[in-house]
Amino acid sequence: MADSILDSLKAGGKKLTKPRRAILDVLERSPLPITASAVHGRLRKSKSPVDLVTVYRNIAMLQELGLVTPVGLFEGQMRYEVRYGREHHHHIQCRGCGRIVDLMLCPLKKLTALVEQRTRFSVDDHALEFFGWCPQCQ
Amino acid sequence: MADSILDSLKAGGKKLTKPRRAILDVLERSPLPITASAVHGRLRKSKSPVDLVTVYRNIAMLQELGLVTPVGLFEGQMRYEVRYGREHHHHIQCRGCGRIVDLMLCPLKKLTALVEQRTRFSVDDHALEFFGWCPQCQ
DNA sequence: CTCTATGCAAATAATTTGCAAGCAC
DNA sequence: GTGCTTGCAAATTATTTGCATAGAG
Repeated sequence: MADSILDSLKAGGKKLTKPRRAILDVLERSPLPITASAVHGRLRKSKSPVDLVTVYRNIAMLQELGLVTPVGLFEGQMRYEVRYGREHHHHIQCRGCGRIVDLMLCPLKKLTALVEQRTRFSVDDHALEFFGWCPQCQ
Repeated sequence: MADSILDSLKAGGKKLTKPRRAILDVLERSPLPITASAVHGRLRKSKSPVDLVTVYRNIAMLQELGLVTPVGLFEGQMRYEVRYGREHHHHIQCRGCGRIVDLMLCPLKKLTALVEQRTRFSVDDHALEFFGWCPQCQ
Protein backbone atom coordinates (compact mmCIF):
# COMPACT_ATOMS: atom_id res chain seq x y z
CA MET A 1 0.00 0.00 0.00
CA ALA A 2 1.25 3.47 -0.92
CA ASP A 3 3.18 5.38 1.72
CA SER A 4 1.11 8.46 1.04
CA ILE A 5 -1.96 6.68 2.37
CA LEU A 6 -0.23 5.43 5.46
CA ASP A 7 0.95 8.96 6.11
CA SER A 8 -2.50 10.44 5.58
CA LEU A 9 -4.05 7.90 7.91
CA LYS A 10 -1.45 8.50 10.57
CA ALA A 11 -1.84 12.24 10.22
CA GLY A 12 -5.56 11.79 10.77
CA GLY A 13 -5.04 9.66 13.86
CA LYS A 14 -6.41 6.62 12.09
CA LYS A 15 -5.34 3.08 12.77
CA LEU A 16 -4.42 0.49 10.20
CA THR A 17 -6.66 -2.40 11.03
CA LYS A 18 -7.15 -5.60 9.11
CA PRO A 19 -10.66 -4.73 7.86
CA ARG A 20 -9.46 -1.29 6.85
CA ARG A 21 -6.52 -2.72 5.02
CA ALA A 22 -8.82 -5.10 3.16
CA ILE A 23 -11.19 -2.31 2.15
CA LEU A 24 -8.36 -0.12 0.95
CA ASP A 25 -7.03 -3.06 -0.97
CA VAL A 26 -10.29 -3.59 -2.83
CA LEU A 27 -10.57 0.12 -3.58
CA GLU A 28 -7.02 0.25 -4.87
CA ARG A 29 -7.51 -2.78 -7.06
CA SER A 30 -10.70 -1.45 -8.58
CA PRO A 31 -9.86 0.33 -11.82
CA LEU A 32 -13.28 1.96 -11.93
CA PRO A 33 -15.54 3.56 -9.34
CA ILE A 34 -17.06 0.88 -7.13
CA THR A 35 -20.04 0.81 -4.79
CA ALA A 36 -19.84 0.18 -1.05
CA SER A 37 -21.93 -2.89 -1.55
CA ALA A 38 -19.56 -4.20 -4.20
CA VAL A 39 -16.58 -3.68 -1.92
CA HIS A 40 -18.45 -5.63 0.70
CA GLY A 41 -19.25 -8.33 -1.83
CA ARG A 42 -15.64 -8.79 -2.80
CA LEU A 43 -14.62 -9.23 0.80
CA ARG A 44 -17.54 -11.45 1.64
CA LYS A 45 -15.92 -14.44 0.02
CA SER A 46 -12.43 -13.68 1.27
CA LYS A 47 -10.83 -15.17 4.36
CA SER A 48 -11.61 -12.01 6.28
CA PRO A 49 -15.11 -10.78 5.54
CA VAL A 50 -15.92 -7.24 6.61
CA ASP A 51 -19.24 -5.84 7.69
CA LEU A 52 -20.99 -3.57 5.20
CA VAL A 53 -21.25 -0.91 7.89
CA THR A 54 -17.51 -0.95 8.26
CA VAL A 55 -17.18 -0.41 4.54
CA TYR A 56 -19.44 2.62 4.70
CA ARG A 57 -17.63 4.03 7.69
CA ASN A 58 -14.26 3.60 6.09
CA ILE A 59 -15.31 5.12 2.82
CA ALA A 60 -16.68 8.12 4.70
CA MET A 61 -13.44 8.48 6.55
CA LEU A 62 -11.37 8.16 3.39
CA GLN A 63 -13.48 10.83 1.77
CA GLU A 64 -12.84 13.16 4.69
CA LEU A 65 -9.14 12.60 4.31
CA GLY A 66 -9.44 13.28 0.61
CA LEU A 67 -8.16 9.85 -0.32
CA VAL A 68 -11.33 8.75 -2.07
CA THR A 69 -13.78 10.60 -4.32
CA PRO A 70 -17.46 9.90 -4.78
CA VAL A 71 -18.72 9.34 -8.30
CA GLY A 72 -22.43 9.75 -8.90
CA LEU A 73 -23.90 8.04 -11.93
CA PHE A 74 -27.59 8.30 -11.13
CA GLU A 75 -27.79 4.63 -10.29
CA GLY A 76 -29.43 4.98 -6.91
CA GLN A 77 -26.21 4.21 -5.15
CA MET A 78 -22.91 6.01 -4.93
CA ARG A 79 -19.63 4.81 -6.34
CA TYR A 80 -16.19 5.62 -4.98
CA GLU A 81 -12.78 5.82 -6.45
CA VAL A 82 -9.28 6.10 -5.07
CA ARG A 83 -7.78 9.50 -5.63
CA TYR A 84 -4.16 9.04 -4.61
CA GLY A 85 -1.71 7.99 -7.26
CA ARG A 86 -4.26 8.48 -9.99
CA GLU A 87 -4.67 11.26 -12.45
CA HIS A 88 -7.77 13.39 -12.18
CA HIS A 89 -10.27 12.21 -14.76
CA HIS A 90 -13.90 11.63 -15.58
CA HIS A 91 -16.20 8.84 -16.74
CA ILE A 92 -18.66 7.80 -19.36
CA GLN A 93 -21.36 5.22 -18.76
CA CYS A 94 -23.39 3.18 -21.23
CA ARG A 95 -27.12 3.49 -20.82
CA GLY A 96 -27.52 -0.01 -22.19
CA CYS A 97 -25.17 -2.27 -20.29
CA GLY A 98 -24.07 0.13 -17.57
CA ARG A 99 -20.43 -0.22 -18.49
CA ILE A 100 -18.22 2.55 -17.18
CA VAL A 101 -15.13 3.77 -19.00
CA ASP A 102 -12.47 6.14 -17.74
CA LEU A 103 -11.97 9.34 -19.67
CA MET A 104 -8.48 10.53 -19.07
CA LEU A 105 -9.27 14.14 -19.72
CA CYS A 106 -10.55 17.24 -17.99
CA PRO A 107 -11.42 20.37 -19.86
CA LEU A 108 -12.21 22.44 -16.82
CA LYS A 109 -9.07 24.23 -15.74
CA LYS A 110 -9.87 27.44 -17.54
CA LEU A 111 -13.58 27.12 -16.98
CA THR A 112 -13.13 26.90 -13.23
CA ALA A 113 -11.52 30.32 -13.20
CA LEU A 114 -14.43 31.70 -15.19
CA VAL A 115 -16.93 30.14 -12.82
CA GLU A 116 -15.14 31.57 -9.80
CA GLN A 117 -15.11 34.98 -11.40
CA ARG A 118 -18.79 34.88 -12.28
CA THR A 119 -20.11 33.41 -9.05
CA ARG A 120 -17.55 34.63 -6.52
CA PHE A 121 -17.54 31.08 -5.20
CA SER A 122 -14.22 29.51 -4.39
CA VAL A 123 -14.39 26.28 -6.38
CA ASP A 124 -12.66 23.24 -4.95
CA ASP A 125 -14.06 20.38 -6.98
CA HIS A 126 -16.32 19.40 -9.81
CA ALA A 127 -18.03 16.32 -11.16
CA LEU A 128 -18.38 15.50 -14.82
CA GLU A 129 -19.88 12.39 -16.32
CA PHE A 130 -20.95 11.49 -19.82
CA PHE A 131 -23.77 9.17 -20.79
CA GLY A 132 -24.54 7.39 -24.01
CA TRP A 133 -24.37 4.08 -25.79
CA CYS A 134 -21.29 1.94 -26.10
CA PRO A 135 -20.32 0.31 -29.41
CA GLN A 136 -21.94 -3.00 -28.45
CA CYS A 137 -25.20 -1.46 -27.31
CA GLN A 138 -25.70 1.03 -30.10
CA MET B 1 -48.52 25.42 -19.15
CA ALA B 2 -46.40 25.28 -22.29
CA ASP B 3 -47.94 23.69 -25.34
CA SER B 4 -44.79 21.69 -25.92
CA ILE B 5 -45.45 19.79 -22.71
CA LEU B 6 -49.05 19.11 -23.53
CA ASP B 7 -47.95 17.82 -26.91
CA SER B 8 -45.26 15.61 -25.41
CA LEU B 9 -47.69 14.19 -22.90
CA LYS B 10 -50.28 13.52 -25.55
CA ALA B 11 -47.69 11.94 -27.81
CA GLY B 12 -46.77 9.64 -24.95
CA GLY B 13 -50.37 8.65 -24.34
CA LYS B 14 -50.36 10.43 -20.99
CA LYS B 15 -53.35 12.09 -19.40
CA LEU B 16 -53.44 15.51 -17.86
CA THR B 17 -54.76 14.88 -14.38
CA LYS B 18 -55.05 17.37 -11.57
CA PRO B 19 -52.21 15.91 -9.49
CA ARG B 20 -50.01 15.80 -12.57
CA ARG B 21 -50.82 19.37 -13.42
CA ALA B 22 -49.92 20.42 -9.89
CA ILE B 23 -46.61 18.59 -9.97
CA LEU B 24 -45.70 20.09 -13.33
CA ASP B 25 -46.61 23.46 -11.97
CA VAL B 26 -44.26 23.17 -9.02
CA LEU B 27 -41.47 21.94 -11.26
CA GLU B 28 -42.00 24.78 -13.69
CA ARG B 29 -42.00 27.36 -10.94
CA SER B 30 -38.82 26.06 -9.38
CA PRO B 31 -35.86 28.03 -10.74
CA LEU B 32 -33.40 25.48 -9.40
CA PRO B 33 -33.33 21.69 -9.29
CA ILE B 34 -35.79 20.45 -6.68
CA THR B 35 -36.19 17.14 -4.84
CA ALA B 36 -39.26 14.91 -5.08
CA SER B 37 -39.81 15.41 -1.40
CA ALA B 38 -39.73 19.19 -1.82
CA VAL B 39 -42.28 19.03 -4.63
CA HIS B 40 -44.44 16.98 -2.33
CA GLY B 41 -43.90 19.48 0.46
CA ARG B 42 -45.03 22.41 -1.64
CA LEU B 43 -48.21 20.62 -2.58
CA ARG B 44 -48.86 19.36 0.91
CA LYS B 45 -50.15 22.72 2.05
CA SER B 46 -52.04 23.48 -1.14
CA LYS B 47 -55.72 22.85 -1.70
CA SER B 48 -54.89 19.68 -3.61
CA PRO B 49 -52.19 17.67 -1.84
CA VAL B 50 -50.55 14.93 -3.86
CA ASP B 51 -49.09 11.68 -2.60
CA LEU B 52 -45.30 11.48 -2.58
CA VAL B 53 -45.51 8.28 -4.60
CA THR B 54 -47.38 10.14 -7.29
CA VAL B 55 -44.63 12.72 -7.37
CA TYR B 56 -42.02 10.01 -7.88
CA ARG B 57 -44.06 8.33 -10.56
CA ASN B 58 -44.62 11.54 -12.44
CA ILE B 59 -41.02 12.59 -12.26
CA ALA B 60 -40.00 9.19 -13.61
CA MET B 61 -42.47 9.57 -16.44
CA LEU B 62 -41.32 13.09 -17.24
CA GLN B 63 -37.76 11.89 -17.36
CA GLU B 64 -38.71 9.18 -19.81
CA LEU B 65 -40.34 11.78 -22.01
CA GLY B 66 -37.23 13.93 -21.74
CA LEU B 67 -39.12 16.79 -20.13
CA VAL B 68 -37.18 16.70 -16.89
CA THR B 69 -33.52 16.09 -16.11
CA PRO B 70 -32.05 14.65 -12.95
CA VAL B 71 -29.37 16.63 -11.17
CA GLY B 72 -27.15 14.75 -8.75
CA LEU B 73 -25.39 16.77 -6.10
CA PHE B 74 -24.27 14.02 -3.75
CA GLU B 75 -26.87 14.94 -1.20
CA GLY B 76 -28.36 11.51 -0.75
CA GLN B 77 -31.39 12.44 -2.77
CA MET B 78 -31.89 13.37 -6.38
CA ARG B 79 -32.98 16.73 -7.68
CA TYR B 80 -34.92 17.35 -10.87
CA GLU B 81 -35.23 20.24 -13.22
CA VAL B 82 -37.50 21.11 -16.09
CA ARG B 83 -35.80 20.89 -19.42
CA TYR B 84 -38.30 22.42 -21.80
CA GLY B 85 -38.09 26.12 -22.43
CA ARG B 86 -34.83 26.39 -20.57
CA GLU B 87 -31.33 26.66 -21.85
CA HIS B 88 -28.97 23.79 -21.18
CA HIS B 89 -26.79 24.70 -18.23
CA HIS B 90 -25.00 23.45 -15.13
CA HIS B 91 -24.81 24.17 -11.41
CA ILE B 92 -22.52 25.05 -8.59
CA GLN B 93 -23.30 24.22 -4.98
CA CYS B 94 -21.87 25.69 -1.79
CA ARG B 95 -20.42 23.14 0.61
CA GLY B 96 -21.27 25.40 3.50
CA CYS B 97 -24.90 26.39 3.12
CA GLY B 98 -25.91 24.08 0.30
CA ARG B 99 -27.00 26.95 -1.91
CA ILE B 100 -27.26 26.08 -5.58
CA VAL B 101 -26.59 28.58 -8.34
CA ASP B 102 -27.23 28.17 -12.04
CA LEU B 103 -24.25 28.39 -14.33
CA MET B 104 -25.44 29.45 -17.71
CA LEU B 105 -22.60 27.88 -19.57
CA CYS B 106 -21.51 24.60 -21.06
CA PRO B 107 -18.03 24.01 -22.35
CA LEU B 108 -18.64 20.55 -23.66
CA LYS B 109 -19.72 20.81 -27.26
CA LYS B 110 -16.28 20.18 -28.66
CA LEU B 111 -15.30 17.83 -25.92
CA THR B 112 -18.27 15.59 -26.59
CA ALA B 113 -17.03 15.02 -30.12
CA LEU B 114 -13.61 14.11 -28.77
CA VAL B 115 -15.12 11.72 -26.25
CA GLU B 116 -17.18 10.02 -28.94
CA GLN B 117 -14.15 9.67 -31.11
CA ARG B 118 -12.02 8.21 -28.33
CA THR B 119 -14.57 5.86 -26.83
CA ARG B 120 -16.75 5.02 -29.83
CA PHE B 121 -19.71 5.67 -27.56
CA SER B 122 -22.57 7.68 -28.91
CA VAL B 123 -22.94 10.39 -26.26
CA ASP B 124 -26.41 11.71 -25.58
CA ASP B 125 -26.01 13.58 -22.31
CA HIS B 126 -23.63 14.68 -19.63
CA ALA B 127 -23.70 15.98 -16.10
CA LEU B 128 -21.44 18.68 -14.77
CA GLU B 129 -21.53 20.23 -11.34
CA PHE B 130 -19.13 22.45 -9.46
CA PHE B 131 -18.58 22.53 -5.72
CA GLY B 132 -17.01 25.12 -3.49
CA TRP B 133 -17.74 27.89 -1.05
CA CYS B 134 -20.03 30.82 -1.70
CA PRO B 135 -19.03 34.37 -0.80
CA GLN B 136 -20.92 34.24 2.50
CA CYS B 137 -19.49 30.90 3.59
CA GLN B 138 -15.89 31.47 2.61
C1' DC C 1 -3.79 1.23 28.74
C1' DT C 2 -6.26 4.43 25.91
C1' DC C 3 -8.72 5.53 22.16
C1' DT C 4 -10.12 4.27 17.65
C1' DA C 5 -12.48 0.63 15.01
C1' DT C 6 -15.56 -3.21 14.36
C1' DG C 7 -19.76 -6.13 14.31
C1' DC C 8 -24.44 -6.65 15.09
C1' DA C 9 -28.94 -4.88 15.58
C1' DA C 10 -31.85 -1.41 14.67
C1' DA C 11 -33.13 3.07 12.85
C1' DT C 12 -33.52 6.41 8.92
C1' DA C 13 -34.19 7.91 4.44
C1' DA C 14 -35.05 7.50 -0.36
C1' DT C 15 -37.37 5.22 -3.74
C1' DT C 16 -40.24 1.38 -5.63
C1' DT C 17 -44.07 -1.93 -6.05
C1' DG C 18 -48.89 -4.06 -5.56
C1' DC C 19 -53.46 -3.36 -5.80
C1' DA C 20 -58.14 -1.63 -5.75
C1' DA C 21 -60.58 2.48 -6.75
C1' DG C 22 -60.89 7.02 -9.54
C1' DC C 23 -60.84 9.87 -13.41
C1' DA C 24 -59.41 11.54 -18.20
C1' DC C 25 -60.52 10.88 -22.86
C1' DG D 1 -66.33 2.11 -21.11
C1' DT D 2 -61.19 1.46 -21.21
C1' DG D 3 -56.88 2.31 -19.79
C1' DC D 4 -53.86 5.38 -17.64
C1' DT D 5 -53.52 7.34 -12.72
C1' DT D 6 -53.82 7.84 -8.03
C1' DG D 7 -53.61 6.90 -2.99
C1' DC D 8 -52.54 3.96 0.59
C1' DA D 9 -49.94 0.33 2.52
C1' DA D 10 -46.07 -2.21 2.36
C1' DA D 11 -41.67 -3.62 0.49
C1' DT D 12 -36.94 -2.56 -1.07
C1' DT D 13 -32.64 -0.49 -1.10
C1' DA D 14 -29.13 2.60 0.45
C1' DT D 15 -27.01 4.53 4.25
C1' DT D 16 -26.62 5.85 9.21
C1' DT D 17 -26.57 5.38 14.26
C1' DG D 18 -26.07 3.16 19.05
C1' DC D 19 -23.63 0.37 21.82
C1' DA D 20 -20.71 -3.09 23.79
C1' DT D 21 -16.57 -5.46 22.58
C1' DA D 22 -12.05 -6.03 20.19
C1' DG D 23 -7.68 -4.51 18.74
C1' DA D 24 -3.92 -1.00 17.24
C1' DG D 25 -0.42 2.02 18.88
